[in-house]
Amino acid sequence: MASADATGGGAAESRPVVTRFAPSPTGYLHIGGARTALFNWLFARHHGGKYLLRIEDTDRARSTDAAIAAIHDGLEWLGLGGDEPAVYQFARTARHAEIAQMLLDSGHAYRCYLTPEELAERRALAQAERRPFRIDSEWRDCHAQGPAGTPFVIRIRAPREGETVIDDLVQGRVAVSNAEIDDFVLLRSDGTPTYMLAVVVDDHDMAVTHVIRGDDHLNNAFRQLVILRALGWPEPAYAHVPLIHGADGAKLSKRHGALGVDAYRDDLGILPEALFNYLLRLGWGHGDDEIISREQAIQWFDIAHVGKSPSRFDLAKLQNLNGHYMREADDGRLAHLVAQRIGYDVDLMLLERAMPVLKVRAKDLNELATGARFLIAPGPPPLDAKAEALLSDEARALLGTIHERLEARVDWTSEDLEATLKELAEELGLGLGKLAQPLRAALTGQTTSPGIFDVLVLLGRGESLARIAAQARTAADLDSMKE
RNA sequence: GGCCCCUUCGUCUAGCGGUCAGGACGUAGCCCUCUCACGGCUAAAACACGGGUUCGAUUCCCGUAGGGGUCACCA
Repeated sequence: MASADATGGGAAESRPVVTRFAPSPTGYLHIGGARTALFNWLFARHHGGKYLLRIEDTDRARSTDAAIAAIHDGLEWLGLGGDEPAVYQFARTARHAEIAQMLLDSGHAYRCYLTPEELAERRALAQAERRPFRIDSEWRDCHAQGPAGTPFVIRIRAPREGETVIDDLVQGRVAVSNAEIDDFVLLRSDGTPTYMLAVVVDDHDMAVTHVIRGDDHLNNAFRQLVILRALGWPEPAYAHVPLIHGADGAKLSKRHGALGVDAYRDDLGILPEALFNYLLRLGWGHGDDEIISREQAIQWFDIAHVGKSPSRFDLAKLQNLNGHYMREADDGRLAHLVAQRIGYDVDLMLLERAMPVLKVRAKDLNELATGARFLIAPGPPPLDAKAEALLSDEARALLGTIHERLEARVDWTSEDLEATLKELAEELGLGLGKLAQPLRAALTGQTTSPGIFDVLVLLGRGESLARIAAQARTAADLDSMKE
């Protein structure tokens, strides 16, 4: 059964690679789901195959159009849209029922008239006696039909002897005794399919060759195999990738903060290429490589190097990566993204011009927007506490001198400004920092900013002079204070 | 609890019988410097534990401990 083929064993090897991402619409694209999608996408791309999408919306209560839209939105943002229009599982219930009937006809399944209440009772009893509960329906070997009109479910007639083995591409060989696999439900009493049936039928009809999904489905794979074998359908190769945990090692949940990729985009100001790279490196590695482009990822990705142990989500590392991608990002694009966050009309051209010196100082779009504030807000900026403290009388007097000197300059280029201020510093016997800091405070309202000459140039002559004047104390001011 | 899976620096990982156990994030220090960043350099930091197998185990096997997953007419 084991195969030397890099794409995995089983009957899958002769068919063209088809993977699929099959989320259930829960309101957003889960960060773990995004990685699963990524792995499926990469695997298909790497092998020149197809990557499909299927929305598991058979749970009507939980599925809303908004939730479905949110998932598509997240996938598109990450560049992980399907190669074909998504399949909606709910639309295929007739097909699912048809297969259930086939299974019934072939004797691989049976009608079970046990009610949910009866089952609950038996479960409770088993619980009380502290023995494992396994459904053992008396209808399994009774070929009679129940009384007409009584509701029934269709259960698989699962083998009880022997064991089932999966050669998982990630987990390796995993064997489970068939005694562990019960006669699970295929078709509910209302005629709708369960997940177990729907997955098998849809994967088959979509010609899926490689099922790459979360570790939490490993146990399901054994059940799905039972159906597959009863049907005599080809078995896909399985790859169960470990889950992503929160920073504390526990399963990722709401209390860990952002769960949906939309939150990383909207709230945390993360770029899609950064999340792509981060998710790729979570659970998968390629030597010492950290910064990996899409193209490179497609070339390098292999299931064999997916780790077997769960990994923890580390926001700091994501942000570091994001900082890297922001520095590489196009200035116009960043200006546009920042303008979007700020929400009101801004000078896009100015923002774009400022971007080279702004973006090296930010690791997400929020910080980028904050850093751009002094440029965007009109007029002299309000002083923060540190800036206020910095602007002593002495410093303000210095600003007066600077203003005087700068006012005489018409050139207003970075080079000229630098020469002028360094000259002044020398004349006064001061370090450049002594001039730059008060200047920075007056110009930006903060004690940190891009290089002071860049700030001066970006703000322009008129605005710069006005801001300096607003904080400067003239010689006359000082004189009047002495009196 | 039954079954299944996992275990290399704090975190993500490289390693696939013999390595000074490598890289990255984070942390600390230094350099660069008008501030903050960027960048560069340096440092501290790991093979969970116990048995085997072997000339030799981080690497292979078995236990222990810890962590995770799963046990629906949910997906």
